Amino acid sequence: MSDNRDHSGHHDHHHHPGFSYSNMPSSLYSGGPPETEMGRDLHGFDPSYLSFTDCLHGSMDYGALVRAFDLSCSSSEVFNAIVDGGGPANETVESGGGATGGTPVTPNSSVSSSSTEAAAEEDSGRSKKEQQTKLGADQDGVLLDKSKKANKVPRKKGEKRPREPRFAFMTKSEVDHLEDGYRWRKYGQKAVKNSPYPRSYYRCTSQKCTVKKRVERSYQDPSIVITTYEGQHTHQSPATLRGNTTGILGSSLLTSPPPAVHNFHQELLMQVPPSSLHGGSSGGGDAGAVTASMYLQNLTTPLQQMQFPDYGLLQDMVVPPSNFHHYQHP
DNA sequence: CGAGTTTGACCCGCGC
DNA sequence: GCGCGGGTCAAACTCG
Repeated sequence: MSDNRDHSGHHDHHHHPGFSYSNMPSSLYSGGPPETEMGRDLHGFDPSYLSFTDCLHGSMDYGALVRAFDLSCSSSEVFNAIVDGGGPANETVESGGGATGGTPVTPNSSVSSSSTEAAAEEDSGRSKKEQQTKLGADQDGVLLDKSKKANKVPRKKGEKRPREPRFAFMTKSEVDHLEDGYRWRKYGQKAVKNSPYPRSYYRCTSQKCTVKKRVERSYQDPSIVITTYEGQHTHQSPATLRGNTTGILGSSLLTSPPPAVHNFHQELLMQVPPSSLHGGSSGGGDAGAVTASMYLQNLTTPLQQMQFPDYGLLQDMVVPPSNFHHYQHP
């Protein structure tokens, strides 16, 4: 973690004109300091908003989501959900990390939003990252050449790993690692440029499950945790298994689970990708929609049962800020 | 003792 | 070509 070190050491100052959370689509913060928006959004949620879990529960489709978001839109919530369509993947569809939905269920979280990450950044980092991941996954994760620590399997040049769908959302929480019903193993931590808060990397502990997630705190608003899921779970969450097999993460989490889960209410705000986003690159507006819905579905259902059409279509889907759903617990 | 965390080193893509 | 920064690995360590 030399890098991390730098975090503690020469951490760059965070004087940043705008929030430069690289992963976040500019849309998220467009217009003003995120802080403002966030702070504002955090308050005054409309009870009528849908919660993330609600979304998950319901078999939502894109339309539903949109509607839901629209509703909340009016309220001016600020958190956004960003869904990044994975790439081409052909890979098995794993349930989006989102499923873990974990986010939504954080112990102290009060509000959250989701957003797709900007694809740009991801691309760069992703290629190698994914490659490694995939390689590792393919081989049980153990095929690294010990001579060089990081140098694992030599990957072919030009071979680009399909990018996995990503789903990011912000949650207002005091704890960084939100309980989402899945078990995660932390495999790294890095200092985030321009932010005093480090970014933690987690991987699903389930074998064969290559889902990863990054957790970091917004330096603009320390109370906000940004969680980015990458990939889809190939299994159900332990929590889900425990009680409901329907696969709805929300319910299992909310009702049984992880200790912390039951006491907090979480408000998750998701945003649906407007056509504008994906529009940019991949032409099909549907792609974005599909991605989003897919994600949601994944979140709620065991992915094994899901058949996703092609991820390839969904490239980077960025959802403009829009609405937020606020979950009101009984 | 096994599972999970910490953390220094390393890889890699990108921008300059 | 070089440096930066993100991402990952894996040994060492911690904890239950």
